Amino acid sequence: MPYTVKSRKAPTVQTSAPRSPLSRARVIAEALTLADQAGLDGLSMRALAERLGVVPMALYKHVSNKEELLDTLVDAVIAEVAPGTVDGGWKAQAREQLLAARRTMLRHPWAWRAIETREAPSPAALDHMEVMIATLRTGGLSAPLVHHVMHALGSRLWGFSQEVFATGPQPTDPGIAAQAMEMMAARWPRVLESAMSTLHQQGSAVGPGCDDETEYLFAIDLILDGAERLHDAGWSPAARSDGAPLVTLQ
Amino acid sequence: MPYTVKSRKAPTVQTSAPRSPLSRARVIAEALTLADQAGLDGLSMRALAERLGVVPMALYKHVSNKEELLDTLVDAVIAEVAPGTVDGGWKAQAREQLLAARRTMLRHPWAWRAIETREAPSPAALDHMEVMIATLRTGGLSAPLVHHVMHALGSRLWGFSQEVFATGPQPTDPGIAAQAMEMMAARWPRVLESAMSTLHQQGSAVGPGCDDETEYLFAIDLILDGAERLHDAGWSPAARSDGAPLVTLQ
DNA sequence: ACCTGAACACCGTTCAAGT
DNA sequence: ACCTGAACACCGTTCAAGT
Repeated sequence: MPYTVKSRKAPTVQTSAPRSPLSRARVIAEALTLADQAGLDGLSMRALAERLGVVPMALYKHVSNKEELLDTLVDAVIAEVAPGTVDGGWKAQAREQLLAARRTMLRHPWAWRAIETREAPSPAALDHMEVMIATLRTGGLSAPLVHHVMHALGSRLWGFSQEVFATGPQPTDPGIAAQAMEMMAARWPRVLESAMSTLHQQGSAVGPGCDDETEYLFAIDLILDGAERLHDAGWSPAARSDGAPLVTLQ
Repeated sequence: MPYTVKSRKAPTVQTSAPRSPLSRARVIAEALTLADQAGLDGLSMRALAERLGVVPMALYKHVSNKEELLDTLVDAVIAEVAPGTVDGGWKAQAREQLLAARRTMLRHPWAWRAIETREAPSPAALDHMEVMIATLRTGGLSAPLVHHVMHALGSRLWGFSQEVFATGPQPTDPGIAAQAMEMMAARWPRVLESAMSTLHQQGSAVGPGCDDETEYLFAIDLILDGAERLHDAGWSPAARSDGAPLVTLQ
C-alpha cells in the first residue's frame, strides 16, 4: 500500500476504485471533478491531495505547480467542446460552434474564471480557434475581417459572455422589490426601463423575462450579421489615421 | 500618537503627510494607490495595514471586510469615467462614452479583475449604465433593442474587452519565433493567417501589427453599427420559438 | 472604550529528514 | 530512491486580553 491516508478527520469512504498508484491522469481527473463540485475556490492543492488520499507534496511529482494544473484543466475543458454539423451556411455553422462551447461551459461553471487567467492559448484552444476561423473564412470573409470578428466575439468564443455583474439572488419579498424598484425609477429610470423592457407578457413577477441564453444568442447574431454585412459591402482594413469608426462604410 | 508602527522590517520613510487619524477615506485612498502600484494580488489587508502604519485589524473599523473594500474601490474607479460631449449623433456619443471608460481602465489595469467578481452594480456603475442607455435611446432605439445591445457590449461598457488570453511576452529570438511559426503553420494555419493578417506593411518584425485599441474600436463599431441597422429596419423583439437567429431580418 | 497580540483556519511551496 | 513531516511565508478574520 504505497499511500496512507493521513488526515485528522475521520477517513471518508474510499473513492470507487481500489487505490491505484497516483498518476498524472488521476490527478487531472480528480481535479476536474473537484472543481465541478466545489468550484474554483474549492480547488486547492491541499483539498485535491486529501481527496486522493495523499500528502499535498505528492501532487508535485505529477504537476509542476498549481498554474500548470489549471492550464491542463482549461485545455481538457475546451477539448470537450463538440460542435455538430448544421445546414444553413457559414453563419449557422459558426453559431453552432459557439453554442457547442456554451454547452460545455454550462457543465463547468468554474471554467470561465480559469480561462480568463491563462496567459497563452492551449492546444485545444488553438484547435477551437482554428475551426472557428476556418468556418468564417469558408464564408468568404477576408483574413483581417475574421481577425477583428474573433476579437469582437471575445469570450463568447469560449462559451461565456462576460456577464456585466454576476446576478446574485433577487429579493423575493414583493414589498422589498417594489421599494427597490421605486428607488431605481427615481435615480436610474433608463436602467429600470431597459431591464423591464424584455418582460414576458404573461409573467406576473418582477425581474427580466429575458434569460442569459437570449442575450448570448443576440450578441452572437449581432456580430456575425455585422460581419456578413461588411463582407458583402466589400470591407477591407482601413489605415487608421483619424478617430473615424472602423466598420462604417462611407 | 494614536498608532505605532509595528513591523519587523525597518520602518520605511513616513508617507507624505504627518500621521493623521485613520479614517475610511484614508483607507480607501491608500488601497487605490496600493492596487495601482502592486496590482490586485498585491492588495492584501495586511499589506494595506502596513502602509498605513496600523495593525491589520484596525482596518476592520472602517471597512467591514475585503469584499466590501473591493466594492468601494470598483465604485470609485467607475466614478472616474469622464466622457466628453461630441458631435456626430448618438453613435459617436456612445463611442466617446465607451472610450472614456477605456481611458479610466488603462489607468487602473487591475480594475477589470475586481469588476468581474462584483455581484451587483454599484451606484457609479448604474450611473454609467444610465448615461449609456439614455444615449442609445436618444438615437431612437427601442428599450428592448438597447437592452440587448448593452449585453452585447458586455465588458466593453466598463472599458475593457475581455481579452481572449492575456498576451504574455513574445519570444524575441527570431530563430525561436520562426520555429514557433512553422509549428503553428503546420497545425493551426488559419490561426496564424488570421494573426498575421493585420500586419503593418512597413513592419519587419513578427507579431500582430494590430493593437488592442484597434480591436476595441472595431468591436464597438460593429455592435453600434449593427444596432443602428436593426433600428432602421424596424427591429422588434421576436417571440423566441425556434432556434432562429435573433437579429436577422426576414 | 479603544486598540492589538496572539491565534485560528486556511493557502502554495520548500526542504531536510526518515524509511 | 521514494515519500513525507515539519516548516516557511503568506492569507482573511476572530477574539480575548491589555491599556
